[in-house]
Amino acid sequence: MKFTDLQLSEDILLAVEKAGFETPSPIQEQTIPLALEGKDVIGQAQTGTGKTAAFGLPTLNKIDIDNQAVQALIIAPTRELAVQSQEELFKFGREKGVKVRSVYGGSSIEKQIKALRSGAHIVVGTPGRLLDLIKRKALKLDGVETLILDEADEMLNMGFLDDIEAIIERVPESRQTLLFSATMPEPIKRIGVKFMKEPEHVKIAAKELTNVNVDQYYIRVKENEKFDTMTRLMDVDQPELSIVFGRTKRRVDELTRGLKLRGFRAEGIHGDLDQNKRLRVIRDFKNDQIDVLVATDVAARGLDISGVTHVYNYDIPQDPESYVHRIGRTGRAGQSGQSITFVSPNEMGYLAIIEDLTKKRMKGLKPATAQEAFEAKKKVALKKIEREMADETIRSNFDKFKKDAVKLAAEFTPEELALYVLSLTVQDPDSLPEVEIAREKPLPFKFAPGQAKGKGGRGGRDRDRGGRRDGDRNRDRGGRRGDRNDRNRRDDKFKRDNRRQDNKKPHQRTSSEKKTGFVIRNKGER
DNA sequence: AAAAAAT
Repeated sequence: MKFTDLQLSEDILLAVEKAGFETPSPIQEQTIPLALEGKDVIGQAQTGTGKTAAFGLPTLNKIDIDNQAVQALIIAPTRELAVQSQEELFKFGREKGVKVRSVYGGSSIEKQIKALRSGAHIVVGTPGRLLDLIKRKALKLDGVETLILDEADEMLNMGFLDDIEAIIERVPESRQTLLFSATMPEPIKRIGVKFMKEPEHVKIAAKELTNVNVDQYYIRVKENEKFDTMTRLMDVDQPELSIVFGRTKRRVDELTRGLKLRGFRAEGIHGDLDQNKRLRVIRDFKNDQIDVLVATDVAARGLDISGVTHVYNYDIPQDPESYVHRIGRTGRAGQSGQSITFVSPNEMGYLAIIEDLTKKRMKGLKPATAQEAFEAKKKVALKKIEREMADETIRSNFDKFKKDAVKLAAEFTPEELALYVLSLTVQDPDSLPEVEIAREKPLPFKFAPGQAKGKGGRGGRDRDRGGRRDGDRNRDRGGRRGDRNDRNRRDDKFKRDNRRQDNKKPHQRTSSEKKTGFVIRNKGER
């Protein structure tokens, strides 16, 4: 079966071909003919299997270019998803000349009204803004022939249902209605059917709800050890791109800050951020300016970002459908991916509920040790060093790391490790290896198990000691990770550091510095 | 219970 076997018009097929698509996925193969016939369809298929094209292609096919009315309306649960679907439909409809507009809150309504006035065959939007535009008479839906609920179960959930009903009232009864999602709980489906006429339910591979390309793991870990456990695992995994999901907006802020302090190129996204920031973060993540996206469930559904190799559920989702969608951000379009869900002992019940829905067992994983995280970073550090200066003797310096030092080093970035080991080779052994670490602020309280247990404080007292907290495994640092975009910066750092060491008087080591071999200074301190 | 969604 090829796309050309489906009864799509030439201009649509040309766009499909240009996008590099040849063979339709099962959901596309089964729902496109039904939708083209004008049938109402409930389409359920795993994440990342091309549902947008499944409803988008037949919808584009139906559009009459010479008719200036809005002929199709797509409703989405988040603003980013509305933007993404608009982009995808535009791509498939450009040959034909279909005008696709997205409308959503948090950005200028005037601009959106202007765009609608300039012509809109298809509108993709979020509920609140759609209703606002309808009220202002800037959006007329009496010409709509196709109504689509993307992430339909979410749109029909309480919290959205009233708005959805109000919007649907404005759409002619004669319309075609399409509902698509990876999950479709039976009670929600029954609500959806009320808005449809003799719907066909297409459900792909009923046995597996989750995408088979995602390897699913869980780690049982106490709340106060979660953060270290996750960062160590990330060091070992070395994800290309990853998404870390947190339970609340506040939590996402804290996690983002913590990850940045550990040197990850991370940014957070949640509903309290202004829309420009939200869109910028997604764009930067897609453009490899960010390696770790930290998110609430605002990013759980629909977002299609290639290169996401790992999804970390820092907080286990309490809603099992949310789990299915979250881990569906990886393993898309035939790529493989991994998901790791952190479960504290009192949350094991949620794990069972999730497995009950997915009919799939997650594999238990042991937390990575500091030694394993260290070894992983050592490899990266060595690669960097060998690239900077081909000095093999540096390798042996890593063997001098004692147990305490390994524990600390496990929290270093590879750049910092490389810098440190390099400094060992240019100094005589008794003088101080100088590593400047741009430490700015302490880690958020919650990620400080030392303090949680009542051992030692952070902040004020530590600063009074001159900011050296080498014995504290919760040191925090700035610095960056990843060698995609910061090569130049790193080179500068090496130069700067070596230069600084030349005219530097030796520092008197404290006992903990002697024990670990590390000296860490606050930013700007000498 | 949280998050999302209009201002």
